Amino acid sequence: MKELAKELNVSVATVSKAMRDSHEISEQTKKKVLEAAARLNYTLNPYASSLRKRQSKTIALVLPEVADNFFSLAINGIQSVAERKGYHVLIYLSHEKFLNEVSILSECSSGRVDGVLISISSETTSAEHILKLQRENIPIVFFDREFEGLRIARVVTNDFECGYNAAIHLINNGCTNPVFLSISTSLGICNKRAEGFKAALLEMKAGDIENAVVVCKGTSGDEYSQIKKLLTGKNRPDGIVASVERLAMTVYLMSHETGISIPNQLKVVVFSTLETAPILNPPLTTITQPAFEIGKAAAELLFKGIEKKGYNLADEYVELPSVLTERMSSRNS
Amino acid sequence: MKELAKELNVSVATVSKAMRDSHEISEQTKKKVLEAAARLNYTLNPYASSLRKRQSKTIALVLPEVADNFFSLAINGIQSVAERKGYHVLIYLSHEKFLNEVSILSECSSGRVDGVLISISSETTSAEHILKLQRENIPIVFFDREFEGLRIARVVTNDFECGYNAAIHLINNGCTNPVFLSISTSLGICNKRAEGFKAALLEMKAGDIENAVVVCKGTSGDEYSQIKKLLTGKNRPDGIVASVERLAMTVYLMSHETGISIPNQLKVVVFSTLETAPILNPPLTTITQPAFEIGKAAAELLFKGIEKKGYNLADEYVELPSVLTERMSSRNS
DNA sequence: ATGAAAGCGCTAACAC
DNA sequence: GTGTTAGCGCTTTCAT
Repeated sequence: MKELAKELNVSVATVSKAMRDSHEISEQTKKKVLEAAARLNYTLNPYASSLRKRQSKTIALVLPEVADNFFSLAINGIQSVAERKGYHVLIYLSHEKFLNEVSILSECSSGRVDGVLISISSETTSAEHILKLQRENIPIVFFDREFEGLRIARVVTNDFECGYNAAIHLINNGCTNPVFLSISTSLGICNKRAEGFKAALLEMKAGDIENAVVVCKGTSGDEYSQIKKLLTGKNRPDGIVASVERLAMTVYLMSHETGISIPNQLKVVVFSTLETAPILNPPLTTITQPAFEIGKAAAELLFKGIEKKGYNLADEYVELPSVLTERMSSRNS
Repeated sequence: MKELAKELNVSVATVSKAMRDSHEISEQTKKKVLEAAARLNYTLNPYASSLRKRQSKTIALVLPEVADNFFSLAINGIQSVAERKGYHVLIYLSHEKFLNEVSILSECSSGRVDGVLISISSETTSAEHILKLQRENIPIVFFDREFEGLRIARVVTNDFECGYNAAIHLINNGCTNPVFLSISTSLGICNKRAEGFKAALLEMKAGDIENAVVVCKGTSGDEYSQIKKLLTGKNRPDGIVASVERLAMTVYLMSHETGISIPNQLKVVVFSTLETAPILNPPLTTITQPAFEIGKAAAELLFKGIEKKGYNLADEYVELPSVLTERMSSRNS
């Protein structure tokens, strides 16, 4: 910058202002500076600016995993608004581990990012690491997977209702023993879906409420054996609502392997944005979350919190509806 | 930091060194400093460090899109090594647009990142933006989609061979008019796959080499109509090798819609890491790239370039093999 | 083993 | 409309 200033016989302050299109600089000088900068291949050093301005123009995106269509689509939504706002996105993966999440969030302090978008891991049962960040006045928005009971902004879908609808749908299609497949007992999103599911059973006087929710924990290998046990054991369910994409994939693989026929012996519904749902064998009934929109809304909320100082994000709550798309996997034969 | 120094009656220099576990500081003082830092919730300001040390501990990851299983898995591989090395990952999406790619790479200069991992967009036909970055001595590694003819490190798969094998596979399964579905005429990866494909046709004296490669450009809507035209027109192919996941999805959707029977009327092979391939209707034959490993290898190469100064990345070349997994979609009935 | 001081590249307050 | 200057929070010689 010094060089540039010398080259043009102006001060560094002038260059600085011109580079950022300040209105205190004449159009003429601006043009001169910008041209010279382009010629010399000069751009502002972002970290020097960050240090001085005390803002990083960067947000953190914390995901449990990325090999799930929902999160891929959400990244698109988030990225699109970040880009428009001139912000950069740091991506972090917790791999569903609480300890990873803790260390990721600790990296977010000290001004590394101006805000955090997070979908919590299935293991997370304590929120101290999140609250710590909030105490540093870093805006935080939960999307999809929130930590319940906190005064933190969140963008979610109508989980209870969808769980309810899924159960009703299965019952109406002849299931007498439907089961909800969860991945966590602490994840609000799973619990709400499960609650809705159970509420429907109760209302319809159907199924076995005591055993209606099955939690698959651990690695995907564990998941497989747990599901296999469930589907081949006695009192095996004739309907499944899978809380996440991965579980439905496992159910399908197993049905192909064991010869359990979908939908004849087992009907399946899944919470997922899977694009291949209509071309699966059989086509899979999904409850599709508006993933892109959830990401977008969460990012927009976050930027409101970042840009409008004094704006209190804490109680913001956005709920975007998911839709159940009926396909062969849950149809009454 | 000043506060911390005052609190402990040491100098800021001592604190700085202690925080980074320098050997010129006694164990005793280190412990004292670290404890006080933990107590006061103090962490180093990353941007001040970056400014001073002239390194950001951050890399950029530039992807054409994220809604493709290959890239999702690659992110995992990249993230895993970045994390281990204590680096942060900025994620950028070009959405297959050349101009986006140009502006993304321009953001990467001025020390924002210490290195760049990129898979180029299907539109990219000029490499000036990439070379500009290289001239700034920023280490760059291509993964999967390289720009051909540049002296830049790259990690790819055996594309020619796989294109060749795919064609042989279709011919052996009875196809007389197989076609390769490409997304770009400039993408090296597509061209190599197409070249391999054509080489096989030539060798086997099969098909119509002149019309063996069909390029689907533009938005996904355009793609749909182009493919529909191809598959319902005259001289329609009896075999398809799709160069990317998305195209195979489109072919499947269309076959379900138009009643074209796979594999009876049309056999399909796709370059993809799709997890749902075995449970599609019919199960889809894939050429599966080692996506995680490609990401990992690319990141490891990049860090070699970043950490070993004077190390010349330019001519590094890693090729990891893909495997063809035969499933129903290409089987001879 | 510890400290003093210069300065990384930039911005903001203030002077002109 | 432009210039001067102090300093953001840290690291790094170089003294001691």
